Amino acid sequence: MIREAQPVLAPQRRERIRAMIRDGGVARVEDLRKSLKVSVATIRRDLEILEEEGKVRRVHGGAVSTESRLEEAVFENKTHLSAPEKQRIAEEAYKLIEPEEAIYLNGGSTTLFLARLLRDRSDLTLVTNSLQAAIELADSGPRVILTGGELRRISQTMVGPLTSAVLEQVRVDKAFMGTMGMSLEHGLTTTDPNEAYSNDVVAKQAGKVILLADSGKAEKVCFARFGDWNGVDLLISDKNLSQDFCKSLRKRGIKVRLS
Amino acid sequence: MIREAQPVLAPQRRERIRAMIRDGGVARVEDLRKSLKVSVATIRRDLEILEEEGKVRRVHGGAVSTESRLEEAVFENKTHLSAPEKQRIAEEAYKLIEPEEAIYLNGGSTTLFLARLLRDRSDLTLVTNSLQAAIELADSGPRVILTGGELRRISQTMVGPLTSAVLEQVRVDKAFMGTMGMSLEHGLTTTDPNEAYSNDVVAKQAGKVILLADSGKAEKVCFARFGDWNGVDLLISDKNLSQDFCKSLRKRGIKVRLS
DNA sequence: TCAAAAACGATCAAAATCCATCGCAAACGA
DNA sequence: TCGTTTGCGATGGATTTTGATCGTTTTTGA
Repeated sequence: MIREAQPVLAPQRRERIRAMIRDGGVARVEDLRKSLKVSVATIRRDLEILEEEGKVRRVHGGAVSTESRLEEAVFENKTHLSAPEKQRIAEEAYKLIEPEEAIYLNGGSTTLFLARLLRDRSDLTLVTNSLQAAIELADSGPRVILTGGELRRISQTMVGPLTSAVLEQVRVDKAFMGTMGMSLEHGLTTTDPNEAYSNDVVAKQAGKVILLADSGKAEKVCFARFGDWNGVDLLISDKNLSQDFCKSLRKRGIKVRLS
Repeated sequence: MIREAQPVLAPQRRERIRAMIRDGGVARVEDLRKSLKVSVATIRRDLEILEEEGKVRRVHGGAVSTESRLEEAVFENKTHLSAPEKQRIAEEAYKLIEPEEAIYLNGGSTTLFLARLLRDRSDLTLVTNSLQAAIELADSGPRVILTGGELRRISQTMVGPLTSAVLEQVRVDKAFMGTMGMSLEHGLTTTDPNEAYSNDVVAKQAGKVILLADSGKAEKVCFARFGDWNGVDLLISDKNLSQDFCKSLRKRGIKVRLS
């Protein structure tokens, strides 16, 4: 057997596999073998492990991302995880929207619920980087303005530097922002730096920033930080949010509303 | 480099079938077979599975969508008007795309056919103002960059001044442009000035401008003019295009290809 | 209504893919 | 140094998927 000068460590290799599947939505065993230069047996073993970890789902001939539409069951589950809470949060947020306003929604399932509530509000202007939200309102509803930018498949949002080109030219009254994690110590975080960047730009432009996050997000920390608690005017969450968390926020001057 | 026709993973193929049926409303087995390049037996088996999952409803000769949307009644009629011609035009256009290129697609049914052909081309970068094209490629395929801008419901495209903010920051090798009307005298026209504006910006930035228009568009004139015959490098149309029209264009130095 | 054409479903064989098992080599600790 | 562990590749049989064939059913058009 010929060894590479720099043998790739197994976890490294698995991470690459995961990334390839996430980016492409799917990957074939044969393609992975060629691009990683290991035997198919190794690829299969890796896929087996990744599947156990829930990172991918194997299918005959390769594997598909658990977060793409190809794997609808899982994706829907994620959307409907604590769906009632998210629905109530969205309804609470909806009450804050006044006639003729311009609002912003970022990606995420909570904001998607809010988008669905806007179908009859043709008086509003909606700015969003969420492809899903745009699709929901493709037929009727507010005037929709998309931010543009690179499509991030995993979240179905438009992210990156290009988004700011559009965002800098509009101003919204209220920005409703979902987040992956919110922590008293580490602030607001999401998984992707590009996503974080886009959120950042919006938070600066918006009249008011309203955070929508179910209690499951509390004290979660992800990779990329965005915004700042100081920039947040109001958090809407559910009743399961811990008292301590609420208090600390209120002490910092952030209003908290539990639905 | 010649790209070998790589076998597509089964879930991927089923998702494509589902998408085609969803936004076509219906699809014939024969069409699916041609477009996916598998046997009819496989198509039937896939339809059987999709029917069990409730995603489509089978009928003699093909399948129909279960999730019918209001808007599609209008939009899809147009998509399937002279669909075979558009399909062939798209296939012809596809041949022009070289590895690693950055291309642009605007809205319209012909360009949507082209978008569908790109699902295995993860080497490309696609810039588009078409929401439909983005949806088609939301799971896998090229890197997708959306232009942003105001959503024009009737065409499901992003249009207006905001688009230029993104477009000015990218440059594409080839722009494939659909149009509503093309006339020797009045040039290229579409129904909406905002749409025309976006097309204009792209045509200026693109390395080559390739016009995709079936013969039904010839000598049609709409409200808003965009671009210019001088900016067009190549027109791809179908065999029903009149000889006179071809000749006149060629005399002007525009290549014409009939599929 | 009837016959031709098209589409369908069942079946089977070929091909692709998967899985279990084995042996080898390197890394590690005693 | 030696035995153990871990990761990898290879082999062969099992499994899955696919495409082709053929008789049956449905649609079409006179």
